Amino acid sequence: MGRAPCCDEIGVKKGPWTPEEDKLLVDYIQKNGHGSWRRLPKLAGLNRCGKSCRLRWTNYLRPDIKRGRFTEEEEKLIIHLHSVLGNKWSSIATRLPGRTDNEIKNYWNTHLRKRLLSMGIDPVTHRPRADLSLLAAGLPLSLLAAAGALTNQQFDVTSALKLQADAAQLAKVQLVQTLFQVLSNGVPTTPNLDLMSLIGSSNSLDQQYYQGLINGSLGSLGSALTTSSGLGFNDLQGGNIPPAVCMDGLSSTDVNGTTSNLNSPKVVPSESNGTVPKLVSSSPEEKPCLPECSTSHDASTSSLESSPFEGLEGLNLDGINTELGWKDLLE
DNA sequence: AAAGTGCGCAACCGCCATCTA
DNA sequence: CTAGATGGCGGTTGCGCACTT
Repeated sequence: MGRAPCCDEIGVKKGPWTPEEDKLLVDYIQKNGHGSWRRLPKLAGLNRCGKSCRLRWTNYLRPDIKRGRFTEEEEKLIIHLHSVLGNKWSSIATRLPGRTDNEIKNYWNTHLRKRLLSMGIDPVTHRPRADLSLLAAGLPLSLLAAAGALTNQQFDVTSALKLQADAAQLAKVQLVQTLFQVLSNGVPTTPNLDLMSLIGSSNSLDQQYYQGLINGSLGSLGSALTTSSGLGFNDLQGGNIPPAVCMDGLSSTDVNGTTSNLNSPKVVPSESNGTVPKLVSSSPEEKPCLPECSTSHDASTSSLESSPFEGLEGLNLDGINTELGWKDLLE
């Protein structure tokens, strides 16, 4: 035979705790310790399940719980630990004295995760998400698959569609801009400045950590493109490259040096002589695009109605002889 | 002023490993 | 040894509040 049932589920109160219930629970535990959570509710005079009591105590009533906003150091630590441990909230919580796993989990889901997404960083892998960026840009899945092959990333439609739900995060699109920057300028020694300005603006994050990730990502992306196309980047600079893509909400500097902040994705027309102006990243001093600005208009309208890749059909891509057939993909 | 929308967070749910009668 | 309870954990839900339209 096993144990007796934990508690009578019938008639046990659920929902928010009242101050009176809190006092009963705190008084009891301070006098007797929690002992068996199973017997605690009856002994403390509470009409609650032991599990509910334990949760209330560990997540809210425990005297050593730290209240208030997470500090910058705590944010850094959470992000770093999450990159190592994943969603092991209890393990992360043991390294943040006074914080509960529930609190850290909530803070991650409501703040940190969104912040990483807004920076174009996958909060699961902690690496820049090229595939997500392409999805956000409204690319066809075939091209997405090609991009996945180029970057040696596994691609599957199910996860891609799931990711597409996150496409409202504007800054992910920035990696597309980086892609074209790579095509036009070669592997940048300095990553996408828009992205860097976002990172720079996020004083609560370990900037060097993400700069390193981005550098590594862009380097491998550039290598993949070079290897796959059989061309050096200098070849790509001959003019047969896509026009500058100005993403929603990103500031862009045109050939005349005029900086504009665009509200919708646009393709800057190529110059009539066939040469294409190089992409110019916005000034790092430019105000970063906060998550709020990216969600003010969702990706379905910002990227799908007017894909930044519109107009690419007319480009001369013959010089790029890739196994993947970029021209076909774009068509 | 009222309705709609989004966000933050406390609490619940369900699963799993461990414990125990 | 085994069935079933317990404790712990991660994922999810739903309420209340603030802000926007």
